[in-house]
Amino acid sequence: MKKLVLIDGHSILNRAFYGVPELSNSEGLHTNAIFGFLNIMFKILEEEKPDYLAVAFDVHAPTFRHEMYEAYKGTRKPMPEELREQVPVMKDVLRAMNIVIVEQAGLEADDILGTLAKKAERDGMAVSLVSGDRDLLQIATDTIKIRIPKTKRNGTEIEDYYAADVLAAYQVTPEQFIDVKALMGDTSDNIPGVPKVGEKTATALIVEYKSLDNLYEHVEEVSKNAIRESLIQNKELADLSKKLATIKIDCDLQLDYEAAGAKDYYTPEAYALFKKLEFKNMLGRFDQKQVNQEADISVNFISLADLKELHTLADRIEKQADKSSYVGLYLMQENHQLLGVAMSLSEDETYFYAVNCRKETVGQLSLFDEPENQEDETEEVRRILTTLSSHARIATFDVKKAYDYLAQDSTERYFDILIGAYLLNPLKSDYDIEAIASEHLGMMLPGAAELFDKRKLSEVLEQEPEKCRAYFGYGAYVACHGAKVLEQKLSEVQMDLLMREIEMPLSLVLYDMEKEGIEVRKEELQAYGDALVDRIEELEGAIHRQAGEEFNINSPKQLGEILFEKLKLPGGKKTKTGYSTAAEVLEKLSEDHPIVKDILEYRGLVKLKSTYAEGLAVCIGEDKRIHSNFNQTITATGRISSTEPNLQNIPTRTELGKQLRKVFVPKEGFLFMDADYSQIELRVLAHMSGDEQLIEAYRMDEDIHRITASKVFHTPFEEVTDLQRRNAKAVNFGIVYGISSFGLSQDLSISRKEATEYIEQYFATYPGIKIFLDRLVEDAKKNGYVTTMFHRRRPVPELSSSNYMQRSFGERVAMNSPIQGTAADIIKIAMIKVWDALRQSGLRSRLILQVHDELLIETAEDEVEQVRDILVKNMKAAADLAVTLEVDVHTGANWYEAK
DNA sequence: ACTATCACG
DNA sequence: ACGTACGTGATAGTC
Repeated sequence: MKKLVLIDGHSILNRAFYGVPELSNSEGLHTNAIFGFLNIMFKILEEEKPDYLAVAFDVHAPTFRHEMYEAYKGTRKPMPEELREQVPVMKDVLRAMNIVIVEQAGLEADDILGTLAKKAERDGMAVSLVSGDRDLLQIATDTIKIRIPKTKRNGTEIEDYYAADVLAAYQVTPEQFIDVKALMGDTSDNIPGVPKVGEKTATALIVEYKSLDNLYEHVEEVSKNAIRESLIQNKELADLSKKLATIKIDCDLQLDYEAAGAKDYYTPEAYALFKKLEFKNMLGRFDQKQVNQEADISVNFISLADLKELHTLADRIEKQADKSSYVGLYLMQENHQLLGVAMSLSEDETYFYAVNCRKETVGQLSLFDEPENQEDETEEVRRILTTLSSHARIATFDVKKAYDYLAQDSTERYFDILIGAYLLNPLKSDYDIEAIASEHLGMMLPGAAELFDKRKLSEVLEQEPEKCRAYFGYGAYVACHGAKVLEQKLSEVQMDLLMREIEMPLSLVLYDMEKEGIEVRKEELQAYGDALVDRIEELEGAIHRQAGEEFNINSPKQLGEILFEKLKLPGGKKTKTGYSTAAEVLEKLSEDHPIVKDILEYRGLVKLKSTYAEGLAVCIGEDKRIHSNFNQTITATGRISSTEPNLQNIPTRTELGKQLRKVFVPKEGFLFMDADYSQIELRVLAHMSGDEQLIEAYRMDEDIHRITASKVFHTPFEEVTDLQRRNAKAVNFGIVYGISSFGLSQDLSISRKEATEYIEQYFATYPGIKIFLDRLVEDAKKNGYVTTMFHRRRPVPELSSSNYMQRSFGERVAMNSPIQGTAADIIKIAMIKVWDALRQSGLRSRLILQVHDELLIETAEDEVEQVRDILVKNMKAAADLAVTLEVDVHTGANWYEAK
């Protein structure tokens, strides 16, 4: 028996929209409904393996049934914009997958589905009708199965209804289902129904009287007075409702079975669309060879046989007169070991050289040279590349990883397409070669994940060197051609200077910081951790005793049950999964039960032990130093981030946590010098807003929070209370975060009304700030993005959301990002200046850490004064603002002392 | 893989 | 009536 699957397009899209959480691609296009639809469709296809497939949509023009109803009353609720924009894209996806879309003016999807299903049944087919709403149940028979997907937490479950299942679930047959619906009505479908008759009554009536017609023939027998009267009075309404509720099964419509026949849905066009939508985990469904229909240029990539050929090539490039174009360079590395070099010239020549690999055995025996020869060859390649890179312009992907092999005299000749792509859109989660090729060059490339299949690079190089040649060759090719495109695009949005003068130079600074690392005293760190153990065990015992049972305190689930169910502490549900046991919640309960204080202390100690004492220990290298990664292409605002380990969140707020900083020490003969900007974000705000009051406040060179308190609360400066100052400080922070009365009230534990008053007072004091923040939001709504002083951009797609929460978030982002981002720009400039100055003056002192508004320099003991000068001068001069940039500098024998 | 929590600016 | 401060990363528990 042939099988037909029919999908109710809008209904499934609608269900997916509400079932799948917020999702959008980096262009800001919402994609959650499409994503959910495809997931449901794939699941059905895999289960059913149908012979035919078609998707039905309503045509947006008003239909007959709409008009009938709209004549009766009102209109339907409009579709949210986030869903509306996905409909045409969904259809594009289906078309790209060669899936038949059935739509016809004047017909609702229900009618199309009903008609096609019944016809197919008559033609002897089994039919599966996939829809999100239950209207379609009236179509069910023994061969027509209605499938209703439910989006659950762990994927999608599908409820199936044949005629018998409808009877079992609703006590009525599919035909009677229509009559039930006519009686009870359906607001979402604009079916009025008979007043006073709900689901229960309607079902009971139809069960008893079998049909609507028969019910009205015996309407006098209906026992309940009110129901009987309503039925009699509203007979016309019942008839109209029945018409509305009846799905047509006799439309003039034919399914083109040939077009609907099962085929390969995974076309190159679909692949391109999936990439655009960023449905990364769906790409695995595509067969790579089929997808890359374009001539695969990688067949023309040339393998270099030996070092001599690499040398010759490098020489030729160096001598080339054309210094305007980039040489694409993509290095194949694994654990800081160089495995291969790919180079691409703008004349479409692409080369690959496998390092430390006996060329005559590539792909066969793959014998590697002896280690000492490897060393030699790596060094030789390094010489070739450093020489090349000191003459030619080099475009690469992730230049920070390539500096080991590049000339480091300047970054002027370099262009990193990773950084370029990040600047053009900092919201993406990752930027790989494939994504850049697709977005900026319109090229579809096989992804690394698909190509290498979780193997280590060295394994792939051994097993399938041609794949490495293709992949890294493409990397070099995309770097070479992408650099030009990205350069142009950056220049169009005035980010060329940001790229050339800030981000590229910074990449070298970060490389250097990573390489330097920071010394950590392993034994002292160990001792710090050990010192925590006794107290942790003591607390653990006390907590279990007070709870009356042993349980895992680290499990929020178990802890919540103990606190709120067993001990019956006030509070209750707060998170999706159960009770919140966050510190914020527990602090409010600390007076209700002594166990709470113990839990809070236990939590704090366990955090210090696991994340810091143990977490840092495993990162200490053989040189006794920790080499964190400083990532330049992660944050939405332009800050850098630190990972493995994160050295930007080492404790400082509590004394015990702060003690940890004592294990971070300078090397012999050096000390630490720590310099931090004083309220850089607030100063940036003063400058960007141009608010005269705030600028003037800073000119007074006094405690800014106190001045603010004095102005806001109309209190003489000397009489400002600590509470007033604390409140003013909170408002200052709130302003930078994109103020909301709710947020401020939470922070200060005050009522929303009070918070609103504070904010109003604040804006009255600093009117320029209100104007500035309003303008930021307004401009962001108009442009779709916000910018920093140095033209860094952040798109704010949330602002066009119809969801209040999303939109409010967008507004706060629009207020915060220019401030946080400008501060980030400024410290980046400072880092470059400081780094350059240290290098130029031939000092041994080194920049080793950045913590957003703070720089840490490992300073030679005899260079202290020079370094202090360099730091202060360059940090202050990093930007020319209407207020001065103040810098606090401290020195010490460890990080604790230097802070 | 996701959630809750908590460390930092 | 709704429910959140902005930006990160690591860990442990749970599914």
